[in-house]
Amino acid sequence: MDSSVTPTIYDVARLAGVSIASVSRVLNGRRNPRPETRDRVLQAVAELGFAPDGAARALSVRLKEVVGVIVRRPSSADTDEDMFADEAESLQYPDLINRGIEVAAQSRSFDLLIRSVHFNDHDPGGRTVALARKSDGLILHDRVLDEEQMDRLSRQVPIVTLAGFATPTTANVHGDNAAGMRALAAHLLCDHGYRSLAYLGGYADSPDNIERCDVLAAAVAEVPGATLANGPEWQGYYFASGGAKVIRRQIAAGCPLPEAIVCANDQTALGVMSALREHGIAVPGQVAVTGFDDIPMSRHLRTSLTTVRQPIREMGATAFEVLYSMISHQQPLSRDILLPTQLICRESCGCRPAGAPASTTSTTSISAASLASTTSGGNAGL
Amino acid sequence: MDSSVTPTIYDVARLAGVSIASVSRVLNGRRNPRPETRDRVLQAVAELGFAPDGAARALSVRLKEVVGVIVRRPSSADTDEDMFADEAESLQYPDLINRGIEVAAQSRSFDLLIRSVHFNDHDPGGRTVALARKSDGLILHDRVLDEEQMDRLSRQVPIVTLAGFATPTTANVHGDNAAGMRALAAHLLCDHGYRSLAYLGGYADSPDNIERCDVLAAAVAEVPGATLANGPEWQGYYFASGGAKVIRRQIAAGCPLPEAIVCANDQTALGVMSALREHGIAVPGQVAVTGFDDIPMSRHLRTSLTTVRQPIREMGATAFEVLYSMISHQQPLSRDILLPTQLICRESCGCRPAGAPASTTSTTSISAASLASTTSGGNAGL
DNA sequence: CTGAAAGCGCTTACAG
DNA sequence: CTGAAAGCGCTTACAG
Repeated sequence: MDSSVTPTIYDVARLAGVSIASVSRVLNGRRNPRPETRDRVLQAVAELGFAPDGAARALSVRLKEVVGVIVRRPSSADTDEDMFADEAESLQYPDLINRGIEVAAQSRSFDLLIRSVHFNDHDPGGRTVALARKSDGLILHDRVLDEEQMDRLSRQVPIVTLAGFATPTTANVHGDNAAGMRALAAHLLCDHGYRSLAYLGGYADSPDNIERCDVLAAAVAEVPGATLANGPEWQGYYFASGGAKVIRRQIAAGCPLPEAIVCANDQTALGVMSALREHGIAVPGQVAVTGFDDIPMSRHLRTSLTTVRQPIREMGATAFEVLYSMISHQQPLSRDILLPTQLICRESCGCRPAGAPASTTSTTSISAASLASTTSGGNAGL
Repeated sequence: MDSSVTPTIYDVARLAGVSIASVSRVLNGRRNPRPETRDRVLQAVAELGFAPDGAARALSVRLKEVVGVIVRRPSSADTDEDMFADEAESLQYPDLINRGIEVAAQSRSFDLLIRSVHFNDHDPGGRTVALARKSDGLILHDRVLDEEQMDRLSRQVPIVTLAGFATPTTANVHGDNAAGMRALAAHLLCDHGYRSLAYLGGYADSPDNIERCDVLAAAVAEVPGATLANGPEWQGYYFASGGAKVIRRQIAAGCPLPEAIVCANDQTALGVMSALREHGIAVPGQVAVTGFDDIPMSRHLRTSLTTVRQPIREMGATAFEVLYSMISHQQPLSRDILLPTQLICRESCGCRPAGAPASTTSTTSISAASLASTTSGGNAGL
């Protein structure tokens, strides 16, 4: 009885008076052990409180039952200059995705091994590889590796990304940015009649960000007289602090604000509304603001946020399922999976507080429909 | 050149023309390999894209560089009946703690292996043990295991809890609930002069919940004429949906609401305020509401939330550091670590929207000071 | 400085 | 049905 030391399978075997092979078999339900053998093993296991070591098991069966997840986030250096220092650390969208991954993973008895990298770190190769070698497969939020790194790494371990596009060796899951943004653009341009817009971006190299911006720009270009500001001075990084910073600079520089600010995601919109409020600018009275994602808190903001809902947890769960099929050497159903998005109209775009997604210019709703291919969602605000 | 298969250390050794021991040494910086050996190994490593397998390494060095983290959360069964279905999945407080753990873990090249268990699951033993055997140590949010399970498990792997108290074999890190709640109680009872209060609880078995409730009850008992409702009808589970449910039931039952509702945490307060608003009850006009934690979104709510701030990320980071010292077989500095909390006055308690923490009954501020031992924080609202 | 060998704790053909 | 043995991919005394 060597106490206080973690028992191994040898200890169990000795106590039960059988071989380690038998212990392993009853524990894993292989073959059909004799009832007596079974009982003695189980008894010994209970007595010793034995549980097999994960590393040893993983080495033996070549499966760790671990999925590596890499999240991109700003470091405090990017955010600690203002009140959003903490806010920036609350990754509502990524955390919800991870929850989706976890739910799916649990049903296969996988756990999530999580690591974050700074969004500006363009050499996360080493750390990512290390994470990969502790896992059976990798899910990457956004574009954390460049194409060559992806290619190298994907040769060693299955990879699913949550952004952009599949590569010959990796799969991808993403929300329908195009449809969602088209619906949003139509709502702002046609239903509300806004003509001067701005796009407040996320990470510059993020595929989601690029696509949302491009689709918005295209929609604006179709409307005579409509303009879109989206230069480097409108560059954020998906967090409230980034959005707030842009607005403060615009105001400090004396630049006129557009009628509507389309933000790359909800968290950016939060910062934008906050900065506008600081300066006594009414939302949506003077400037309309919209987000993307529909994270849960968006409906609880002082001015509830109009946004494009993504099926966040489903995206995570789907990513895991695709990864799992790759780990199991099955061909995934598809290597590029698109999930639907939905426009959610609340207050911040100028729709009525309590009401339905009222168009301020309802006569243009036909052209709105012609621009948008996604169904306009109902009002989910408080 | 067997392509598309993950190279092992043998492949590297063969390619470099050295033994696997040499490869291991140059990769781990052991001894002083000859420059030529070193170069050839490094070259082979680069050529093959070799990285050592985590399980094999862990088995050999008896260290996985993984910290297991177990989070308690409601399942959708508890929440999907209302609008907070998603909200409940956004674990702002636990996620922020995990971020703190991660920051500290990265500096030791540990990663976080995360799993959540349903808060009502009183036999998470099996799954927890499995997680433990994939890790070098465990950090448990709240009380997820009973005392016997803790005792058994802590014999196999170091455990740090984030709630309650240290046991003879485990360490604990927690915020100063008592001081925080005393300050809050004094503020409500003395500064604002509220006399009928209610405590809307978290998980019934959560040590934090119990302590907050007890301290509040004691403070109320010291004020003549003050009453506290906190029976089973005021039982939530730390999430918005739980808080909202309680309020709706109270109203449906025709029960009069108290002057102030002290919630077990911020997320509960969010649900409470939302439910009150549904019924046209003004916060803080008709009912004051307070939270606990100061999660980032609390300042962005329609009615910004008065709460007790906990050093959330520091708690996570501290938990890791303590765990790490246990993993390294050093005696931890202390097995029970208390971190300070701070009262943050915003709007929801009845303080003025923009202003300082104005006392509505400023003449009682002396008795407030006598009741509270924590410094009252400034206004951090928008 | 370097290599051959043992060992980390499991699982699983392979015999019996 | 069960046991002895090989093997998973590393690291690290131990010799040389």
